[in-house]
Amino acid sequence: MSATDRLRSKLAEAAEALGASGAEVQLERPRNAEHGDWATNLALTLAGRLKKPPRSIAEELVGRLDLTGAGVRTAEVAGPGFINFRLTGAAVESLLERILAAGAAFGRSEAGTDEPMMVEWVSANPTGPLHFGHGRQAALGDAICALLEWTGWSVHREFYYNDSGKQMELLARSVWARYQQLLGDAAEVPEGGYHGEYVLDVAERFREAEGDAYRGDDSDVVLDAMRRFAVAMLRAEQDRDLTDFRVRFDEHFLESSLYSEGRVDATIRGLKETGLTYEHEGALWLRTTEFGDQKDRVMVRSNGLPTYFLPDVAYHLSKWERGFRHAINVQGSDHHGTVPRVHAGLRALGLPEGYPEYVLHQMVRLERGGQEVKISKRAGGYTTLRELYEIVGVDVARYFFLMRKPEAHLVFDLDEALDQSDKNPVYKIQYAHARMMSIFRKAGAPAEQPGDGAAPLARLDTEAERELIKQLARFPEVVQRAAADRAPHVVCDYLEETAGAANSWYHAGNPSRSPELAVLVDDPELREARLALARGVRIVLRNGLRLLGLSAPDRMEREEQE
RNA sequence: GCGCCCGUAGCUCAGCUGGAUAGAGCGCUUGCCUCCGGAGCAAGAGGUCAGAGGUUCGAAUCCUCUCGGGCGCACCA
Repeated sequence: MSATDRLRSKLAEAAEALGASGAEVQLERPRNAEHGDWATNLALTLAGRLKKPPRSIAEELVGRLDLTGAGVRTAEVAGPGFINFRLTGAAVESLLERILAAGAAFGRSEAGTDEPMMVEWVSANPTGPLHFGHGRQAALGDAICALLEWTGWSVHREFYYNDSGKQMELLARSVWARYQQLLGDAAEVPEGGYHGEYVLDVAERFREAEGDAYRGDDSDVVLDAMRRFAVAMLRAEQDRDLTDFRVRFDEHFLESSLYSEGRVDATIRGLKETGLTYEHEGALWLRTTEFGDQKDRVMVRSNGLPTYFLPDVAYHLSKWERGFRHAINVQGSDHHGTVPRVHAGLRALGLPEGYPEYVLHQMVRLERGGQEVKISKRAGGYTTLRELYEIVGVDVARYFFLMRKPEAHLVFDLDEALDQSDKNPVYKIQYAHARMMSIFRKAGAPAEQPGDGAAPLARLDTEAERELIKQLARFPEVVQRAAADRAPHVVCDYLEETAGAANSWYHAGNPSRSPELAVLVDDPELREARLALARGVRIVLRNGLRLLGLSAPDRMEREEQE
């Protein structure tokens, strides 16, 4: 039982003594440090029930509280009836001890049950290189997976892609046109086709592999060969781009397999059996309005071909059938219209409401000097993900994509991203980590020392040090909240705050200012205690950076800018 | 027209299940340090939380409406 749980149950006991049994006790961390370390609004919530002014209830509660063993030094009534608690010195020290003992595992929680969780994201079609907007999704999905793993889920990472259909047809015809052009023949990239430079690359490589034999031949066999060649090549490129962006998948799921394995037909049969389908003007419809959709949807067109709705349902059903009782889809909000349809199709088949869960994110706008950027070499109409991270670096790109909540629009500011000072939040955090490492180097002390908890932590008695310890101790709950909300930006905000607190703690001990506040003071005991705190800082920053998929460098090497 | 998301400081954005004086970074102002017009440290100014009602002890947060922005509304994927 943690100290806060003890405090909570003691408050519940006190409330019961006042005649309010079964009261729910909320403990929160006040934003304002003057309000102590923990606070409860219990008296305010009981005011209606007990028909007494909140402040007098608060006084009575405090009078009846037995604080022994709760790690609390003072309990005082404040404001309209809050009760504020302050931790004892020993309680603060034990927070740091716990961080040092947990080390690289600090922030992970045992709460999870190791249940399987399917996360699907990126899912770009293999019709060209990933563009920078995919970066947001790539980073977001990956960070959500990491958060889930840190909180005890067993995560399966999946990438779904469409390898058949009209877009593939257009891709094949685009390659075909470029191939004919290479051979000196006039040919046009079809309307709605792909114009990027990469299509020419595909055509050239195809020609290298297959020679000139297909000149003027646009038979299905040739187009099919070009399609397969292009898909293989472009998929390989996407894989490279993602791998270099530190994003990996356990499985790539092909839409075509849904047909070849009969899953689409099985889904049609299953839906028909529900009695929720009907024929209208030669097409087969599903009553998705039964489940809250705005209108019914066509499953099979009058020409006998399924709409995309059907494989979508079949695909998500396959997740359930593969044993995933929990599934998250990360998608751009431009596709949010499909959500009620898929949900409706799956509910018709008996799956629970809200399966799968969706994380929808808004679009990204790339800016430089306040203007939208449209640099593009390889893809024609857009900046590729690789172009972006080759300019700003993978760490910066990932962090910038993660630092805003998914449902908000994201302005990716290249000027800020290219700044290598502390103004750039990524460098600010990494610098703070590197500073701690440089202290260890200077002290000739190891960065990790298992017996650290035995350091005389009571010597850490300045207000700044106490606050820093409490800030570090929050990390696990930050991870849990970020995981529960599927919101990696919460971790970004926390790391930036923590780095700021660590930086000012460090700078306060600058020799030109207050040398007695430096980590490496002469007093050996104090020095030992401060080194332990520096290790705690380092643990939290490193764990947080790794969680987000960023490096935690031992030293920063600032690139000289001309 | 209907649906979803968003509207918080000059800019980019936080604000957990409604809680105490609405926060951060950038930019700006003022000091300090310094080998410079670069970088660092400290402090400060800056808000009708888009607007109007409502719910309640208490609303940026919940409900309704209005205004503004984005996206989606096919027998296209």
